Amino acid sequence: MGTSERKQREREEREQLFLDTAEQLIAAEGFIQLQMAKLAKACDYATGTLYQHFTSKEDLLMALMARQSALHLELFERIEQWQAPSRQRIFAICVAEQDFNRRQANYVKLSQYVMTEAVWENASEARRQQLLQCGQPICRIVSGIVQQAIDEGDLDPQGASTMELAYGTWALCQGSHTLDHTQGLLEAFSIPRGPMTMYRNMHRLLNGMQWQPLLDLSQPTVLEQLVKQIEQHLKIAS
Amino acid sequence: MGTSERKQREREEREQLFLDTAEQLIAAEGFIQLQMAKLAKACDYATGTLYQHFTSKEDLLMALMARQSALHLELFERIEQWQAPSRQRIFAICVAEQDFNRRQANYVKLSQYVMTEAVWENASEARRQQLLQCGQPICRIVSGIVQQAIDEGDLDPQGASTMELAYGTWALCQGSHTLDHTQGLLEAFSIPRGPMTMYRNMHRLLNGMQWQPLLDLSQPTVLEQLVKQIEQHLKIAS
DNA sequence: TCGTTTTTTGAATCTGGTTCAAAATATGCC
DNA sequence: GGCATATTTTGAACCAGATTCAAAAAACGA
Repeated sequence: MGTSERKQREREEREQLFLDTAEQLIAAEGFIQLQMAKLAKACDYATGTLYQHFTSKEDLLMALMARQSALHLELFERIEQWQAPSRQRIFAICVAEQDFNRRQANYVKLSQYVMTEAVWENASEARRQQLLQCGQPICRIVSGIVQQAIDEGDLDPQGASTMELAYGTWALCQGSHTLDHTQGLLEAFSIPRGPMTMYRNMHRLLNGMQWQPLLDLSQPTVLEQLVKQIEQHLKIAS
Repeated sequence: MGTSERKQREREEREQLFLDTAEQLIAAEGFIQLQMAKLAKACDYATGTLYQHFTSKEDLLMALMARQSALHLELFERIEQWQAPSRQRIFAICVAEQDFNRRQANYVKLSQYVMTEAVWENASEARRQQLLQCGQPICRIVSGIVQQAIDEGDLDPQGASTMELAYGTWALCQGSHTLDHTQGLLEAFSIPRGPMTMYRNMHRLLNGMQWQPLLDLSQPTVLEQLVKQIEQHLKIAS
C-alpha cells in the first residue's frame, strides 16, 4: 500500500539526515568527538530514534563509511568507462585513490578505524556485509582492467591469477596510505610527503609485472606528464 | 643514593608485571576486553597504581606495542647480520615480517588499532615518541640493505632516494597485512590466503626496481626454494 | 620515636553509550 | 468522527568502565 511506501521513504530520509549531520559534526571536530546523544539532538530527534537506524555507534560509523564509498566508487566508474591503454587505466586508479584520500582525509582515518577489530566486531552483521558489498564493484573494476591488459597482450600473468595482480596494486596503494597517514612517521624517517613517491613505486611494481608499455622512471618528466594527463581526464584540479 | 636505585628497579619490574599480565589477558580474551580495573586486580594492585605507569588505557596499549616491537626488531637484526646477496636479504625482511605477523596475530591487530587517530591521540606524548623510536632501527636496517644493494651495484636507484625504495617495500608489506587482516575481505574476493601472493608481488616490485638478480616468477619452484632457504636461515619452523 | 614526604588505595566520580517503560502518534474499523 | 489497537518516539534512567583524588599506609630521615 501507498502509506507504507511513504513511511519507508521518510525513514530513509531520516537516516540520511542522521548521516549528513554526523558527517558535519565529524568534519567540525573529528570522529572521536562524535556523541550519539549530541547527534540525535542536532537532528531534533531523541537518542532512542537514532538507535532505530543504527545498532551502535560503531554501526553508525560503518554506515558512514559505506555511504562515502559510493563516492569512491563513482570515481572508479569514470575510469572504467575511459578508453585508454590498460596501463594508463590501472595507474589512473591510483591517482584517483590518492586524490580522493587527499580530499577526504577524514574518510581515510575513519576507514582505518572502522576496519579495526574493536570496531568491526561491534557493528551489526548486516552493516558488515553492506560494507563488504561496497568493495565488490571496486574489485570488479580493478580486476577488469587487469583482465583487459591480459586480453590485449599488455600483460603476461605468468600463471598468476587476475586477482593476485590486482591485489598487488591494491596492497601497495593501501600500504602507502597507511604509512602516509601514520602520525609523525614520514617526518621521523624524513621521507618527502606527497603522492609522487607512491606513484613511482607503483610503476616499479607495474614494470615488475611486465605490464606494457613499461615506464622509464629515469625520465621524471614522463611520469609527470602522465599524472597531469590523468588528472585532467579525471577533472581533478590538483 | 642506593635506595632510590632499588626503587627505580622495583618500579620497572612492576611495569613489566603490568605489561606481562595485560598480554596474558589480551591473549586470553582479546584486547577489546581488557579492563584497567581487572588488570590492576590481576596484578594485586589498585587501579590508581596502574595509572602511575600509564596515563590512559591507550597509553598502556601503546606501551605494549612498543615492547612487542623489540621482538620484532630482534628478527630484523638477525637479518642485518646475515651475509647474503642484498636481494635475498631484503626479501628475508618480508618473510620475517610475514612469519612474525602469523605468530603474533594479536600484535598486528593491536598495532592496527593503536595507529588509529582515536587511540594515538589519547596516549601520552612520551609514549608516542617511544613508539616512533622503535621504528627507527627497523628503518635503518631496511634502508641499510637498500644502500648495500646500491653500493654493490645490484640496484640502480635511477635518482630515487634510498628511503623511497625502502618505503615501497614497506608499503607493500604493510598493505598486504592490512588486506589479509580485514575481516572477510579475502573470502569476499576469493583471493587465496597465505603468504605466497604477497611474496610474488614483492618480487614483482623488486624486479621492477631492477634489483639484481631478477627472479623468474614463471618458475614457481625458484621462489619456493628461496623461501625455504630463508626460513631455514631464520630458524622458522614453518 | 616522631614528624614529614611519598606511595598506594579503591570508592566515588564522570562520561557517554544503550535501554526501555511511558507517552505520543498513527492506523484501521465502525 | 470516535474508539481500540498497533506502531513509533521519547528521554530519563541505567550501566559499563575509564579516571580521579582524598584518605590511609608506607617509607624516610633526623
